[in-house]
Amino acid sequence: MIEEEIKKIIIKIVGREIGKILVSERADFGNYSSNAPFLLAKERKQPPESVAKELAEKIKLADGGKLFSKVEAVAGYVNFFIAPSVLAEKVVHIATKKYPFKIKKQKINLEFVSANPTGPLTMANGRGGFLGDVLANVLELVGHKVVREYYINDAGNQIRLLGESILAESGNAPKKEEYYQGEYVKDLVKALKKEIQNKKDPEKIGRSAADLLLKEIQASLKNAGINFDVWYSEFKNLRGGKNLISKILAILGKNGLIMEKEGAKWLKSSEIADEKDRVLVKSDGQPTYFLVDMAYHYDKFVKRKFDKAIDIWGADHHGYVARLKSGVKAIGIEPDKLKIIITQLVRLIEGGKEIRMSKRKGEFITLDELIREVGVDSARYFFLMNTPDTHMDFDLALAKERSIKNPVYYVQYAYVRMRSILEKSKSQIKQIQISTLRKLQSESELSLLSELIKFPYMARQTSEDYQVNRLARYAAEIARAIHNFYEKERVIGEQKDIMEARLALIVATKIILEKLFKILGISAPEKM
RNA sequence: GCCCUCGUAGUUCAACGGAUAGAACGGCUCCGUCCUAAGGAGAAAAUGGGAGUUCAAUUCUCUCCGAGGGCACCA
Repeated sequence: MIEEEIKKIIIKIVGREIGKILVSERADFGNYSSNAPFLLAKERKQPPESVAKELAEKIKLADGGKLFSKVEAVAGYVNFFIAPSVLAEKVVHIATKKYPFKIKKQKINLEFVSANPTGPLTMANGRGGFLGDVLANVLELVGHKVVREYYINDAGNQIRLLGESILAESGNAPKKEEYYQGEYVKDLVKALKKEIQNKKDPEKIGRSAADLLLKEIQASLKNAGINFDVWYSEFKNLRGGKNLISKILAILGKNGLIMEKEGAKWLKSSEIADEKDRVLVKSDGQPTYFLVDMAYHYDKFVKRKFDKAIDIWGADHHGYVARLKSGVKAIGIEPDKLKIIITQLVRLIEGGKEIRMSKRKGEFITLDELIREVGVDSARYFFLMNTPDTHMDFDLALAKERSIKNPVYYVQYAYVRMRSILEKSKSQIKQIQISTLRKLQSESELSLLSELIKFPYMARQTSEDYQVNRLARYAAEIARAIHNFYEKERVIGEQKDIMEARLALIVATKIILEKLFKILGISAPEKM
């Protein structure tokens, strides 16, 4: 990566690592810049401008025109303009080989969605779903081993509640306020007719219903292009015969972190973290969700030996982050190995007013509906371009109306334009030659190359800070450069060597865009 | 009451403590013999209020205002 090469040069001159290498958004600031002069200026008590000038001169000398066509000192920054020949070389490198990311490879467990099987997936589940799916793709791209996991919450009160709701709906029990409602409950009554007649055990009916709902959830996820490797059932893995729960209690007991109070077992969280003491085993002998979750994470880290676990949760669970971290710490696991990403809730707006989505009351827009209305690509991009921190407002009517204006089409159309030229030109390029790409000279060609070389940086950065929206926006930036190139330069009918150079550029662009599309999980259309 | 998010153009969203705060949609001006105009060029338009730290603050700290979400022997 070029940033690393720039860093090396600076280290050579300054004698140590200093400052940051920034990827410039603006062409007049070059491709990269460094803020090292600001930091040096402070130490030396000199104005940053003169330090920058001095540094730029030394870098220019050290480089000898190899990497940079221009090294500039402006307003205290050193700006680096990559030489066109180097741009060509890097782009070929990125487009043709499996790019070698230099990272410490890890075994990562990525758990996301994990919606309770007590109802269909809502479009809000899509937010975490798309995020997790794309994050897994990026982590894999840079070389990590990733397991995509769905935790099936199929044990506990909500399953019995679901069963009772179905019994009530079918007229076999009185209805209650807290029961699940909505069309899907009626559907479940029909589907489970026989069981309702025969057993009438709410627990068993709830479990059968959960199985049906899980199948539905799996179909919805598949439809949304969200993939999982492991479906981890709480009931089967954590509640069955030889379970981990007693093991956790034993570990905690050995560590002296359990106390008995009011007939229940408590974790002394206050001893290990700034947390309130929490119940582990209720006075009725049942484990709390907290204890089960500790067992689950023990399973991830100790039994399955993941180096890292990433959990993606909705904002309604954010109060639980500190608790689980302290729980993990209590069983001797380094809490930093557990990364919890919170996605903010999506507010549903209809006719200018907020509708409170409630799975229990049956008021929600399902993920399936969303995709049916706006399409997978549009839905994905809509969520992916925003950070998980944003409180989003979602108006289905508006989304339908605007889906045609979704930026995803801007990006895909840019791609289609490239394909279209390739097809019309009947070119048979198999390998992109660096020497061919080096013939590119015009501004729009070079700025497209400049966008393309950012690919490894974008991927690596995202694999480190999990800001997946960066990639969606990067795709749009490439698209802009493509449209610009398309408007400014013609390909077919130009002189042979110019045409070939541009075709090579198009092939490289197409390959890199396809890589991006694959990560983002959006389709690469032939035509639009 | 305590805790966690978030307040940026008319709207929906960007911006590892860095340069002139970027896009898209909407409104306004242009671009049509030519690889799909689902495009391009241009102008207008924003950091909730107030302090502080810093060479530099949308970003960090404090405070106020506003929005959302949490504070169970529920999951």
